[in-house]
Amino acid sequence: MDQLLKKRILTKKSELLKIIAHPMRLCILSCLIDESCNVTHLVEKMNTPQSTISQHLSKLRMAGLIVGERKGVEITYSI
Amino acid sequence: MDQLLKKRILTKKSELLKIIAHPMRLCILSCLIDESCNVTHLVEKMNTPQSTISQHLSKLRMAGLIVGERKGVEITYSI
DNA sequence: AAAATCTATTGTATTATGTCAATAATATAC
DNA sequence: GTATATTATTGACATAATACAATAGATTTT
Repeated sequence: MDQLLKKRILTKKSELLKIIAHPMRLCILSCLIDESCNVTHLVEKMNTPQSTISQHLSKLRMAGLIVGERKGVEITYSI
Repeated sequence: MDQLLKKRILTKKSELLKIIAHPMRLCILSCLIDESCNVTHLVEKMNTPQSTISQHLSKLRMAGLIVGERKGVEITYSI
C-alpha cells in the first residue's frame, strides 16, 4: 500500500478516536449507554452550558456514534 | 461518586485515548507491534523529521504504551 | 578529548480544539 | 400568529496540540 493512502487511512481512524478522547464526550457516551436522554437532561446531569453540550453531541452524531430522534420539541439521543 | 472525582477519572482516561488518537502515533504503534526498532529506523520508515518522531515517542513512552531500551548509541523501542 | 552518530529537548510559529454567550432554528400550545 | 420550550449554530476568545529547525545530551570510536 502506498504511503499517502496509508496516511489517509490512519488519519481517518485517528479522527474517530479523537472524537472519543474527550472527558465530556466520554461522559455523554457513558450516560447514553445507560439510558437514552434528551439534551436538557444531559445539560442538567453534567452541569454544563447547553451550547457546549450541543456541540459535543454534534461531534458524536457526525461520527455516527449516537443518533438523535425528535420527539416533539425534544430530541432524544441514544447510542 | 462525586462530580469532581468522576470528572478527574474521565479526564485521565481521555488523556490516554488522546495519545493514541494521532495518525503518526498510530503508525508508530503499528510498526512497533510488528517489530521493535530504533528511532532512525522509524524516521526513515515514516519520512518525518527526527525531532517530530522523538516527540511522539516521548508521549507514547510517558503514557506507558512503549518502552525504550538503550543499545549503545541507539534506543530500541517496543510495545 | 575530539569527532561522529544517534536521540532528546527547546523555542517558536501555526493550527486545532474547547468554551460560552448570544442568536437562530424548530416544534408545540395558546 | 405569538409565546414558550428545546435544541443547533455562530462568533469571539482562550487554551492546547503539532511540526520543525536548532540545539543539547549521550555514547562510541579514534
